[in-house]
Amino acid sequence: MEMEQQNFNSFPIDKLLDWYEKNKRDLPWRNTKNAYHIWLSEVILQQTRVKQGLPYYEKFVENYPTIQNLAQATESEVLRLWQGLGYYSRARNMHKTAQEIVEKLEGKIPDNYKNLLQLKGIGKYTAAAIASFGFNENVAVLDGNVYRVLSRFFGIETDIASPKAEKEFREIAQNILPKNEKSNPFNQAMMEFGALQCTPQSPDCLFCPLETECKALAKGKVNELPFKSKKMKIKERFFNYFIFEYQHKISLKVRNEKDIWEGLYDFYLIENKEILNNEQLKNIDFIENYTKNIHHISKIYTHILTHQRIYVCFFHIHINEKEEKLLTEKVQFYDKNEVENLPKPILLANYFKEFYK
DNA sequence: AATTCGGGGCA
DNA sequence: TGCCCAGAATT
Repeated sequence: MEMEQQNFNSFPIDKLLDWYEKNKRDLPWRNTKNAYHIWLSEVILQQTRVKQGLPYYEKFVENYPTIQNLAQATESEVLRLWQGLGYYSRARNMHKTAQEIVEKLEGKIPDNYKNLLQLKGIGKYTAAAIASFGFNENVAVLDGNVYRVLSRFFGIETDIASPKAEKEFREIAQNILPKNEKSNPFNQAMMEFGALQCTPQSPDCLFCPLETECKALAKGKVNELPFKSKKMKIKERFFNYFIFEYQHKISLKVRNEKDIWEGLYDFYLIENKEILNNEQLKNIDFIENYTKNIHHISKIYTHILTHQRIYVCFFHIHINEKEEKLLTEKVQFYDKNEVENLPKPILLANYFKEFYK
């Protein structure tokens, strides 16, 4: 156990700020005081790398320059623009919250941490980020980067996956935060430092401005910190998708279940213990009537999510007018342009593009 | 306190 | 492959 007394108040603030001024990336959300744009960037960047999120930020600012524009859009349009970014509840929550702000708060985003935290989709990190970057409130942000930097710098071995770690690290972050006009750039700097210098893999300790004070470096524990327990079990799933086609129209179905991809559209789905073969298809109620019309079966795709491995096969079925009418209870038919413009899981979007190009 | 929510990129 | 990413909501 670490018995040594730690002084969590001694953090070289100015060294970090100097490093930040010299090394920071030029990112669009850093050049604005528009709280809506800052909010948008923070939601996009939740669990998402800057490189992946940047083009989405540009698209959203262009399509919905104001919070009113976002509020007026349909959820389907918002999800379509979000397509491929994942964690779609982020988009649904932000859209809903934008509507609430327009209706109840005259379109004004709350200007402080406490009130921001009340909003759907805005948790502790995002509330702190908007309050700090948008309104210069002296509140520390705590994200994956900050956990890593603090854990290494102070040599803290607490399991960052544990709930008590959040309390511990948040207190430290808030303690070392300068309570003046530097708090905003300090928050930015901590995260940028974690993203560029104190990286998860092979951090650049050789040219680190905090080299002399870093506990992990002194103790040779840089590669072991932060410590994070892992107990993730991956579930395997098997998706059999049926694509009914009638006069160049394709069947889709919106996903309402509390499952992955809520609010997105996919094809008629039969989830099973395995990918179905011809014999099994004949034994499935409803599908058995169509098995003679299957004119193409795709290869089996493997789609990896954080805690699911999904095996997917697409069965194409051409149907006649009568069958189309029967199916309208289960699916809706759209022409290919409409299909393209509806939000879909990226796996299906890619497949559709590939198959119908 | 533990689970669940995507998808991409990197060594 | 395994891990992580400017986390949040739900159970």
